[in-house]
Formats: sequence, C-alpha cells, structure tokens
Amino acid sequence: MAGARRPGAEISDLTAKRLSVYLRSLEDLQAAGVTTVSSQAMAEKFGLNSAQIRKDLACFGEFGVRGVGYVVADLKDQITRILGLTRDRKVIIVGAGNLGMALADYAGFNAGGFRIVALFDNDRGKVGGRSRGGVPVLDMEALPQIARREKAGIAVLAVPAAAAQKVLDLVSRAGIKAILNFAPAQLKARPGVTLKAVDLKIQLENLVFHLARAEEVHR
Amino acid sequence: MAGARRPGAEISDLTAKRLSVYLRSLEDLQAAGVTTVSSQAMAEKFGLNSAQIRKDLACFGEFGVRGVGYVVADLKDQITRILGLTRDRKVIIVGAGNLGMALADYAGFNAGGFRIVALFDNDRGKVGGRSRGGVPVLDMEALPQIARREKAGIAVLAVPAAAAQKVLDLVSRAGIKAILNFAPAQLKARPGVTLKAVDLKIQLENLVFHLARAEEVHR
DNA sequence: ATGTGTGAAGTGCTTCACAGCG
DNA sequence: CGCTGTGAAGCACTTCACACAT
Repeated sequence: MAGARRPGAEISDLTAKRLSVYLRSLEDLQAAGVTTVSSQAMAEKFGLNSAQIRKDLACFGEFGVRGVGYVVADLKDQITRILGLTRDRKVIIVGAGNLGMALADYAGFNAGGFRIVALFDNDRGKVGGRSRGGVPVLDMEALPQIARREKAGIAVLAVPAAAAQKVLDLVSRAGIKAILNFAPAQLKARPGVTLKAVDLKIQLENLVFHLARAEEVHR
Repeated sequence: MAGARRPGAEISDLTAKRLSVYLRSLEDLQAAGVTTVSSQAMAEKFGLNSAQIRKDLACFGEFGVRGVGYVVADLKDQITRILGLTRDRKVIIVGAGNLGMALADYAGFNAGGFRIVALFDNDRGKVGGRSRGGVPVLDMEALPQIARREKAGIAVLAVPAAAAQKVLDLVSRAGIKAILNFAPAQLKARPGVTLKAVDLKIQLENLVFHLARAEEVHR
C-alpha cells in the first residue's frame, strides 16, 4: 500500500502513454461520480484488452480490489504520481510562427500542470510582442539565461526544418532535458535528452497511404 | 522491374511511416546531387538498422542494385508511388480556433501534394472570415456538401474534446475516409475509416514521465 | 460470484548473418 | 569485393487463461 514503485519493473514507453490515456478517462469518470471501475469496463471504452490494462497498472503495485475493480480516486492519484504530474512544469516554445503562437495559446497545452512561460524567436520584428493569450516573445539569444532562471524543463520546437538541429543543440546546452519537436526533420539528441517528434506531414502521408490502399482494394 | 506491388506483402503501419521518413531524406539527397545511396548510409542518418531499411523496401520489389545501393531518383519515385502521393489530396480542417487556423497556414501542411481547401466552424462570428493565408472559414452545416463537391479525402479535427466524436461522425457521413484528430479524446471510427490521433497533451505527459524517471535515477 | 494479478502462449517487429548477384 | 535480399533468431509487446483474493 506504500507508494513505493516496485523496483525491478522497467516501464515501456507504450505503457507510459497508455497511463496518460487512463488518467484522462479516470478524470471523466470521477467527474461523472463513478467511484470504482473494472479493467473490463475501461477496456471497452478504449478498445483495448483488459489484461493489458491490469498489467500496465500492476507494474507499480497492487492498486486493484479483487472482486470489485479499481477505486477511481485512488487510481487517479497513483497514476498522477507515477507520471510525475504532481509538480507543475514550465514549458518554452521556440519559434513564434503560426504554429508556435497557436501552441502557446492552445488550451489543452496550458493546463493540467503545464505552463508556457515564453516564446523565442530570432526575428526582431516578433521579439517584444506577445501571443494573443499573452505569452511574451523573447529574443533567441536570451533563451539559455531565461530557461535556467525559470527552470524550464520542456522545450517545444516549432521552427523550420533547416534550423531544428541547431535549436535542439541550443536548448540542450541550456539544460533542457525534454523536447517536443514539430519540425519535419530527423534530429539527433545527445544522451540523457528525451526527444519526441510530432511530424504532421508524416501523419498526413500515412493517412494517404491508407486511402490509397483502400482505393486499390475497392477496385 | 515493373511497378507492380508484390501481392503477398502486407505492409505494416510502422513500415509505411518509415517510408515517409525515407522519402524526405531522399529528397534531401537528391537536392544535394547524390545519385546513389546504400542502406548503411541511410541507417546511420536515422539511427536505424540497415537490414530494416532493406526489408522495408523489399516489400515492394527489388529496387536495389547489389554492390552499389539504391538509385536515389528511382527510389524516390517508387516510394512516392507506393505511398499514393502521386495525386494531390484535398484536406478540410474542422475547428477554426487557434490550432485550426495555424494548421491551415502551416507551410509543411500546405505542400507536397496536400491542399487545404476550407476551415469549418459553427461559430457564426468566424464563418465568412479567412485565415491569414486565405483559407476560407465556412459554416459547419455546409461541410457535407462542400466535402463531397471538392472531393476532400482527409479531415483534420481541431475542435474541443467534447465535440470531437460528433464531428468525427459528421465527417464520416460526409464520405471522408481519413481523419487526423487533434482533440484530446479517445474516438471511435466506423470500419473503413482511418483515424490517427495527434494528442499533444499525452506527448507532454510522456516527456514529464521521462523527466521524472531521470530525476529519480539522479537522486 | 466477481475481477485482479500473472505465468505462459501468441503475435509481430527488429536484428542478425549469410547466400547470392553485380 | 560490396551491398542487397531474406530466412532464422531474438526481442518486445499483447493476449490468454486461470489461480487466488475478497
């Protein structure tokens, strides 16, 4: 019952992503006044296998009550803790173009423990301004200093592909250890730095691939 | 040597995504004047295994030249064809908020065979306007008609989570078979409809998870 | 009776290693 | 000789199926 993590368990990235999904669903359930939920019920909600959900949760201890299921409030707190979401995290966005500006004001981004503290750009015309939501646009040169002073833990890259690797190196040198890249480029992060990519073009191309296959079968 | 697909080969989604990555890299190589490339060289570029690249490509025929590698221009054309990127695709975006507007003007989105034809919103204050790049904002009620008339094949969902499932159903009924969802919600698509999700919050939470683990090891 | 936790089986993706072609 | 194409081995994730707790 102690909050300690089971020591031997190595948690896969896929499991961690599913935990986020479970967490969101538990918040919905809690808001709806549901107090306990079975792995079965959750599985149906996501189109997953119930054993997978139990395995994911069992990595961290025995949260379930046999014969009953999981207590929604408890499980929510446990997952929040496991994912490290108890503390607020400061985020900087590099690139104050269309996408960067939109992300700075995106509601889902500026909530649930995340706070966007600044945008950075090297375009002097943009520096000094603010996003509609009020996030300030600062000079790229100030990035290392501001990142350290604000203790920003996460950087979002919304810069052109050609500049992305350089910016990644810059923010890494500034001590940032977690980076979300929106630039359509394959980047290399130094060890100890977690880099995730959201490549919109690849997503679209992948959709086209499925469309093309469907059209072919249809013929 | 004929362009025909090998019949038995079932292509996995992961392979298809990597093909998009290869394609992008081949475009770079071609622009740099490189005419042939080995799987080794490409593997180093992405931090992948060379056998994987060869396997991915071998699904569709024997494109390589033994002892030499792959001819960049040929391989690029083949992958373009395999991914179904020979034809232009029309895209609609539902939700003309910050994110939808930014996506409509996003350079990487409006290029390489993709064309964003319209934004849709049910907010009368937005309808009739345009994005900065000139994409018109139309009334949601006009969606089915416009989608069919324009033969839009892809829809991007940039609406609030609470509305997402309804909008997904609406665009599905309008005949759209490929959907990219940005709303933070688990949606269910009917059979025959491909649904991909870009869940920014889950990405951020995943980064925090890695940060939290790193901090723990550090202690 | 009900639903968790988990070893074992199943599935699919990745990597190895080498035959074979240019 | 160099590099592709590919069967076989390795590995990771998923699903099954059931003992066991309540």
